[in-house]
Amino acid sequence: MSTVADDRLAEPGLEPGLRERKKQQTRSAIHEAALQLIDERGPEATTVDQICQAADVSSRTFFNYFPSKAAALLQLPETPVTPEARERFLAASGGLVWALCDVVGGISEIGPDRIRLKKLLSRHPELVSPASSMMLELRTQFVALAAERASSQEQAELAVALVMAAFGCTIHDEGRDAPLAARLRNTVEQLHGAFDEQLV
Amino acid sequence: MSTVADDRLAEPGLEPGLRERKKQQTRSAIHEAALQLIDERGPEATTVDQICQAADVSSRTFFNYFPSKAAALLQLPETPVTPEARERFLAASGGLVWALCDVVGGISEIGPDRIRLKKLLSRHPELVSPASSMMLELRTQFVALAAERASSQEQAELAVALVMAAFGCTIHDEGRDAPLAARLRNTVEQLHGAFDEQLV
DNA sequence: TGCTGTTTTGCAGACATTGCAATATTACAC
DNA sequence: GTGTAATATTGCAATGTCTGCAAAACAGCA
Repeated sequence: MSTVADDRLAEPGLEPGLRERKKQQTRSAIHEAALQLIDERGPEATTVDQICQAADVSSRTFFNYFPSKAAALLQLPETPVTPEARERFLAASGGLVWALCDVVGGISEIGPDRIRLKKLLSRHPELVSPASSMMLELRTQFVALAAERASSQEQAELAVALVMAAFGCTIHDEGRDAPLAARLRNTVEQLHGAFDEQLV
Repeated sequence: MSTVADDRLAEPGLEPGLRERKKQQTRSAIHEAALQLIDERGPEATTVDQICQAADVSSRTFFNYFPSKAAALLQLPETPVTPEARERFLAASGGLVWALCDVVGGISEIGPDRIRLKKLLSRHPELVSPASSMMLELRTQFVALAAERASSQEQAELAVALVMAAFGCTIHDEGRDAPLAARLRNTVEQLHGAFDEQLV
């Protein structure tokens, strides 16, 4: 969904051309600037123009790369269900929910500044809502994927709901630098355990 | 949180004065107009100004009553955990999650146009994200309430996550005019059942 | 009727976001 | 190298949401 057309040199194992390299560079510059400024001043107090200035791009370019301020900060993939992820999902031996944890967890395996983001989120709770909002937009993709292994649409929805609930928890639980997928699985187990105690 | 100062005549059993009546009237007019117009034209195609014109108020007044377009449409209470709801919650005999379903479900017992809203949501999926977003803002209130009965903060978070997940499902399940609380409980049970099948 | 507190409104302005057209830059063929 | 097509960056104008502020309209009450 990136507005900037994908360079064909991007896909194969070929070394990316100058063009592609510059694009990654720009994208990264914007993201870095957003991360830095929002960290210092908070999300509301940081304007897109300030980020652009720091990243040395025009505000128009900013919106060529990201659809919103929050998107620039979080950098969620527009299409989390890559063909490879799908392969792994379909081939996974465990249960549906289990496999989903891996796919959903995969969105943040990029790992470099995920920790910074985590801290940002706990320092600025106003960001939780936009972040979850963006996750929600991916929901339908996850449901579609889940449906490929579920025995019914209902099941697919339930499984995704479960994992999204776990995601909601991991967003709130402070600390923990374990990979997201692992945390998700852990939380799902806790949710399972919850049924044996509070409910009746 | 309404910007419009609360009239002291609003609380007790006294008949509200003209002032209070007008306020309710205005609020309702705005909500109705939003409901109607957004239903016809869709959320993006409907501007605040159009709603104001239909409700016959200035746009400034609109924002005195509601913090956003979505808020005017959904009319979620700013404080869903009323003293009475809290009483009932603390006194409820069932499990924590169970009791939470009632509280969370309570936010929409106003019932008149909840059905219209439901249809709106399925007709315009773009609304799901804002709606969930607004629910999220209430999350901390629910967690705080849950913590009063939970044996740990963790438990409170898990319980709320479960109910919010159920809420996410009920938003998506078409049809059904049963009260929200009942649907929530139902979905929670389904989630419970899910553990005995897909997981391992 | 006149005083007081509340609500409504208009206005100006900040900020996010989009469409469009001009400009600059890269890739590639000759 | 030069030229051309493709693509990226930018500027500009416009729309729409939302806020602060001060003036005007209005209800409650003496």
